[in-house]
Amino acid sequence: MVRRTSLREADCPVARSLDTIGDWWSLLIIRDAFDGMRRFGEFQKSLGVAKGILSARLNSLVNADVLALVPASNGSAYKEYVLTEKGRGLFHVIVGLRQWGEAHLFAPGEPHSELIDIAAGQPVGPLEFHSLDGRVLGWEGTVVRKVSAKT
Amino acid sequence: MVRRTSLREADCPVARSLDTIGDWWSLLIIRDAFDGMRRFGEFQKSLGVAKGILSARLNSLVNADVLALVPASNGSAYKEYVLTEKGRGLFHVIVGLRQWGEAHLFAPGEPHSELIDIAAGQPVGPLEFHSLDGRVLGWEGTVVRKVSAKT
DNA sequence: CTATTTGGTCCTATAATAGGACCAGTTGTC
DNA sequence: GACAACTGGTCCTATTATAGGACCAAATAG
Repeated sequence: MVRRTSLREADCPVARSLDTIGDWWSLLIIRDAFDGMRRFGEFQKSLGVAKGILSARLNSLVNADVLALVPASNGSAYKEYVLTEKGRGLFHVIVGLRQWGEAHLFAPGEPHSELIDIAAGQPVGPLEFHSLDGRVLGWEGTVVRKVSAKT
Repeated sequence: MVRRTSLREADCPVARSLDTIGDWWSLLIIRDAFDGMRRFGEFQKSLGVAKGILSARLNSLVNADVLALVPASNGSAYKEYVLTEKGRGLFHVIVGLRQWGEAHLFAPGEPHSELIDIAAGQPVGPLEFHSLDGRVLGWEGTVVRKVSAKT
């Protein structure tokens, strides 16, 4: 009853997404996974999170098919956590958070990590959102249509 | 000492963003704000969250300059919470979560709320991410360059 | 003026997180 | 192979956050 609210059955895709990866640590783990981290110890060192919590989060993400537990790539007996295709689908979310943070949470000139376009060897451009016919859309150009109520 | 981890000073913009809006309720409040909700009671009814929590979250978001507390638009003595420009900058994050949820968290044919392109009167297209010279970028085409360590 | 709505505060119980002790299996060193 | 160190956890305790609801003052409705 005092169970933490579950949004697993919500009509809104945003709510369901947050139910899966909306806690305090999951998106940071996924960010690190995009940066190439794979081992339990790597995540633990990078995040400084308690091991018990990390263990719970990793299991939860594996359970949600965001991460997969695979044999270590170097042939050792240990396992590694890698992004699944579903997990890699969160790229735009991570990039969105990154660009918002860059734009609003750093003082001018304050150093921060940067996302680099490998082919061009330079920083990336802004995330964009388009209509089906190609116009760039902003928040003003859109509206959410609720799922038809049970009438 | 057992204070919840703060990421306010992190080098990574993703971490700083999550420090501001990465808790269990903030992004849902922001989603509702994009949907046009403005009053305390509207948020409370929509989310079903305890009023004390909602109060704390709203104050925190106002403090972070994501929401602003303004006089009610209908002339009453009540106040309303509206997105600031900084808050509206989270549009891409919300859209990213929405599209990921739509793609991976609903059964085929299962109904869900939809984001509509007003001008075209139809659902929107996918969020895209481009290089500075216009190519569409995916996670494989990018790498994070860490801020130069204190060498 | 009275009743209801609105927008909160405050309290208690439960759940989640932080920090660290502890431990088994794996790997590195000689 | 013996031993030490490393890795990847589990488990315990203390603190913080959340859920749910009682309560209350100001605003509005009738």
